[in-house]
Amino acid sequence: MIQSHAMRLFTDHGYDATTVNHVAKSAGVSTMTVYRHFPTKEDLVLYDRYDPLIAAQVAARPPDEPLVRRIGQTLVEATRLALGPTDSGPSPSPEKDLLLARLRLMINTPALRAHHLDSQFATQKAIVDALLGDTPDPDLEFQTWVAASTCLAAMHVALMKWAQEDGHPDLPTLITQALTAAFNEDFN
Amino acid sequence: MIQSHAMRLFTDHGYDATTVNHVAKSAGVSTMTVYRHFPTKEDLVLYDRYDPLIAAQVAARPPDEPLVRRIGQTLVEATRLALGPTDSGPSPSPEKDLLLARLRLMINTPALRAHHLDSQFATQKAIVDALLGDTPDPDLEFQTWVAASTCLAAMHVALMKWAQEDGHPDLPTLITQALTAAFNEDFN
DNA sequence: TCTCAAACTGTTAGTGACTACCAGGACGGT
DNA sequence: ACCGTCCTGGTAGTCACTAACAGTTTGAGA
Repeated sequence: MIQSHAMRLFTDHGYDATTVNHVAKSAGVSTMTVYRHFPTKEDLVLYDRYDPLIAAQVAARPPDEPLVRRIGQTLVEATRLALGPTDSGPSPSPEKDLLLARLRLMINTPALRAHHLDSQFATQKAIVDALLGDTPDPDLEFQTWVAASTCLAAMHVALMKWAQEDGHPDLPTLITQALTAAFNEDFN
Repeated sequence: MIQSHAMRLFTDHGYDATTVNHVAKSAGVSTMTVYRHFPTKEDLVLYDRYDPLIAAQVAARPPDEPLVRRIGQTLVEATRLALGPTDSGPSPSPEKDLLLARLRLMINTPALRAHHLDSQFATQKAIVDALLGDTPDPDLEFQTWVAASTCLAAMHVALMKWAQEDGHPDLPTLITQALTAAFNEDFN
């Protein structure tokens, strides 16, 4: 509830112009209560319950695939799962609208952009840990880091284009296109 | 001079534990003067005069190469240029030590990590702008974004490994390895 | 050598994010 | 009725950062 009030104020009056006090008053709670649930102001925008699931999904894919395909396909399927199966007509998916609003705020707010990129970095680490287990092969670890890092970078470009085009070209498709462009490989 | 005082205090006592006031006192100037030269505390660590040059260097490479090679090779050569030609013996290169110190701070300080990733994002935009000029081909623009984004992501992994290994394996070589691992292509 | 404008520096007072620290109120079980 | 636990609110404070004003230094041209 607090988060939805915050998102409304942020999109209406801008992120910087909205203080945490405003959010608290608007939600009818005290400032401290806001901070108890969202440790930083940025978390009011960026908290996403799907992020931690990605690492587990990566580990669940067949281990004989090349790293890039294994990670990339997971990203495509995870967004397909999170956003609903397909972009059929004028479906007013609230998940999609929330994600679009968050991306729009991210794009023009440096602090949010930076924090999001850092949480993407945390996702990288989670993916690497999930894939590596406890094998102490530094060479494989390096390759895994590179694969995770580049795949997420490609997805980020797809996210930005998706937000720019107001969510039209169907996000999983866009991510697939970005991965294909990056690695000259089919991500059907 | 202010920056060197700041780096010393940050590495000695930690980034968060050092206030901008401490830096100012240590450098013998007022707090405001620090802010005049470095708009944010993070800039005391992250300001790098080489970053803006990359975009120009990318545009200067032969335009018939594939995008990834064009950008990737530029990154390798730019770091070779910035850090001195090669890692020959115990050369006490101050550039190298400064970069290492900055990376170490970045890795364990969330705020710095986030800000650096965002400035990397700015570098991406600069590269895309430099390569695209004013051709309004949205498809090519997308591909350019993907190429720039993935190349910089690979470089970032190389930077982290380089800092982790205390700067031993020669940075340009590491970046080349990361690019090769990412794209299955030779970056000799 | 003098002049004047621009650039640099310092002081003060403020905003806003964020953090202790402490104090009540709402429950669920014994 | 009793008690521990969780959620909430208030207060005071730190720190990054900004705005507005005032004094100083510098350097280029007359």
